[in-house]
This record gives sequence, structure tokens and C-alpha cells, in this order.
Amino acid sequence: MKNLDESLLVHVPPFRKLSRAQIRDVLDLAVPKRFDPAALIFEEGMDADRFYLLLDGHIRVIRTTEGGDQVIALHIVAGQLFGIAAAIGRTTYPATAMAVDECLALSWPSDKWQSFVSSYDGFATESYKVVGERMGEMNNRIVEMATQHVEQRVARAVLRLINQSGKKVEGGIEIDFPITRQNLSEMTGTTLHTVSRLLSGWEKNGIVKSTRRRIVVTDAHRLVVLSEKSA
Amino acid sequence: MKNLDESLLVHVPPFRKLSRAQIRDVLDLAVPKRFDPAALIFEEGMDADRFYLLLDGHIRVIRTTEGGDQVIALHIVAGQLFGIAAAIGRTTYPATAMAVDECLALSWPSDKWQSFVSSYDGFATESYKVVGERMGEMNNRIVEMATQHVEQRVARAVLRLINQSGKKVEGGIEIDFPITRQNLSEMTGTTLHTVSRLLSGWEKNGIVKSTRRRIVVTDAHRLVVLSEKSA
DNA sequence: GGGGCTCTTTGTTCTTGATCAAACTTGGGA
DNA sequence: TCCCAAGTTTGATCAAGAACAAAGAGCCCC
Repeated sequence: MKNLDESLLVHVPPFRKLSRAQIRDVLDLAVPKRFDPAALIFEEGMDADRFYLLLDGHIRVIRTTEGGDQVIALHIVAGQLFGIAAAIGRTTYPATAMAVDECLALSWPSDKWQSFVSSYDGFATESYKVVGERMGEMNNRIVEMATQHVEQRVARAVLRLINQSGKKVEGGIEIDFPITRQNLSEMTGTTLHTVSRLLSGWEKNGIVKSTRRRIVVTDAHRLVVLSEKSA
Repeated sequence: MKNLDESLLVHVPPFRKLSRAQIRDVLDLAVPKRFDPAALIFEEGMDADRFYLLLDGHIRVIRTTEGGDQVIALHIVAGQLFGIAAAIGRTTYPATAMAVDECLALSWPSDKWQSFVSSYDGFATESYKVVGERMGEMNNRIVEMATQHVEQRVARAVLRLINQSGKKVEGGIEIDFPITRQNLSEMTGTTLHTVSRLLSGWEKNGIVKSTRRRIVVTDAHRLVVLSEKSA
């Protein structure tokens, strides 16, 4: 438990400005944990007792409506903080976090947040920058949902995924975690049927290539064009 | 300029915990300004050199797409901070702020943000609570847009407005600033035509009563029912 | 190596709400 | 007082995408 290597945090933005000794202190307070694919890390409404740093894997942040519809709010990639309800004055988690693939995360008790902010220079700044980026992303999604058609929204969602978690493969860029048409529909507010038809169409035009749970973008440029097609 | 009364800030959340002397200091740094209806306070992309506190009136926060569509992100009511790009590590404003009616606001240079946070206990906590609330609202809107029909979205938008800025009048609750069908459509991602038809329908059913730029909700309960109608 | 679960595809029909098109109303300003 | 701009209503048509319905395909586990 106590032998986490300091190199883990050296390159992670919120901790980048900390000294070796400070990182040691932070790590000594951290609890590492592994999650299997589809494991729930915390659920919407739960008491927000810990905050997390994802070291490896991908996390999906989900909200569920009373009607049972799921909406994917965002994906977290390695190196990002999540579950930081404490940072924005919340006592419960606003959404559910689920491991997409095998994940490794560190966590700390939420009541440590305050002391991190005051003890470690740069920690607050970097963390709130993350908050700002997420707000920006959310804002963009609202604008998209309000003004764009389904095809453009799905195109953007795919582009965002390859930007955040794209892996170069021969013939294009692959989303490097498993994702279904259903998932994509939950990110864009449409149905899996419509997403399936869109992907089939794009595949016919040589823009993407996809198999079960995997998507490779072969012509990102044309996807960008699609995503911008007149409002 | 220097004779702002301290009572202005005593009941405003971010400053609530400050001493009389501290409030004096804060006020001495503040620049008050009045804005006419429809005046732009700052625009998306502008250098975020100041942050604001709205003392009176209503502000509309707007994003405009390349295609010229406008989306209303949120409304700010008296007592709220806005333009707090500095708080989330941004150097430009992420959206445009426009006065809806006659407004009075205080503003401070953005570089004072850091010193406010460190000098005044409770300021950071309260401010980030506001950030958290806005994130929650944005999140809800994303979920709504993804899962609900237009009628439900418009109903919710109206309910939100009367919650935030409702004024009791005989016969119901009125949204206490001027708002057009067009505005409502920009809040919900639909067209003014559809909003007009919905409002006409509701009026026929005795749920609302509206004239040019004014909306009175006469039966909030039934509006809630409408807004929840099966996903 | 088969069974079953999960994911995907594809066809058809139907509904919502956008788009197009005008006319009407209201209130402020010349 | 009249005019005009801004805001509102209403009708008709149309298209995007949801809903309904099945059938296929890939993968994991036994």
C-alpha cells in the first residue's frame, strides 16, 4: 500500500509543481485500487467521501434519468482527477462513474482536498483548470445539442474521442477503448439505430472502419467536414 | 466611486463571512457600473480582465455559433458573481454577457481573484459552490436535451425561470424580466414558432397567461406535470 | 464446439417539430 | 396620431430521426 512510486505523479498536471517530498506525502495518503471493466466506482447521489486520480484505463461518467435513459456526460482518461465533488462544494457525487476497461486509480478522502489546496502550490490552479475545461466541454455540448443535427453531433463525438483517446493504427486512428453504438447514442442523445446507420454510411464512404465495439477513423478530415456541415 | 455602502455586500453569499473592514476593502477596489437593457457587458473570446457581481437586474449569458445561431447558456440574477473566468483558469470569457433589463454591477480586475481567495475566508468556498451549481445546471440541461421532448424542455425552462426570478402577481407567478418566445427557443434548442404554439396551447388550458414579452404561470403544478411527462 | 448473450444491421412506418409563408398585434417614437 | 419595428400567431408542408420489428454476427463460457 505504501510503496507507490513517486514517478506516478510527477507528470500529472495537478501535482506537477510539487517537490519530491510533497509527492511522497500525497502518495502516502493515497489508496490505490483496480477496477474491472464495467465496475462502478461511485454512483450518483452517493456521499462524496473520496476523490480520485485515474492512473490507467478509461472511466465513463454517466447520468441516469428517472425514465431509465442513460446519458454519458464525459470520459475520463489517465492522468485526470475525477469525483472532485469536494472542489465545487458538493457533498454528493453528481453522476455515476464506471470503468470502461481495466482501470487503476488512486483515491484520497474528500476532506483532504482543502489541505491539498492550501498546502500545495499550483494544485488548486491546475485542478480548477480541469474544472474550467470540463465546463467548456459541457457548454459546447449544449450548444451542439441545441443547434446541430444528429449526424454532426455523432461526428463530433467521435472526433472528440479520438482526440482524447486516439491510438494510431495502420490505416487511421482508433478509439482505444471498447465503445458500442449504444454508447455513442448515449453521448449524443440519439438511438443506437441511427448511430448504426450513420457509421454504416461513413464506412461505405471510407471515412471510418468499424467492427464490434471498435471504431477506426480512416479519414478524420472528412469527418471534420461532416461535423461542420451548415447548421 | 468610493462611497459604496457596505450593506451592499453583507448578504451576498461569497462575501457573507467577511468582516465589516474586509468588505470595506473589497468595495474600495470595486468599480460600479450601470448597463442599459441589451447592453453587452463582455463578449465571448474577449480577454477576461475583470470579474463581476450583479447587484440589480438580470444578465443573459449567450453563446453564438459560427452559423449565427444563439444559445442562451444561463441567466444571472442579482447577488451572483459572473465573468469569473479567472476562477477556472481561463484567460478569455467563454461566453457573451448581455444586460436583459437595467442592471447594476460591481467589477474587479481579474488579477484580484487570487488575493480574494487567499485573503478572505469562505470566499473561495462560496464561489466554487456557485461554480458547482452552474455545472449541475448545465449537466441537467444536457440530460434534458438528450432525453426529453420539446414541450418538456420548454416547460422546464419556464419553471426554472420562475424559480430563479419569479415575482408573485395576482393570479400566478410572473417571470420578472422581459422574455420573448425567441429567447425561450434559444434556451431550449427549438424555434420561436414551436414555443409560440406551446404557450398558446398552455394558455388555452389555463396553465399560463402571457402577453408580449411577459409570461405569468398560473398553474405551476400542471406545468411540472407536463415537464415530467414520461421520457 | 455449441449455446447464448451482446452487439449490429437493415427495413418499414410514423411522429415530432422544423421550415416556409403570411398576417396580425402592440407599443414606442417621430 | 400615425407609423413602424419588434414580437406573436397560425396554417400548410416536409423531412429527420424515432419507434417498431427482425434477423444476423461475433465472442465468451461452459
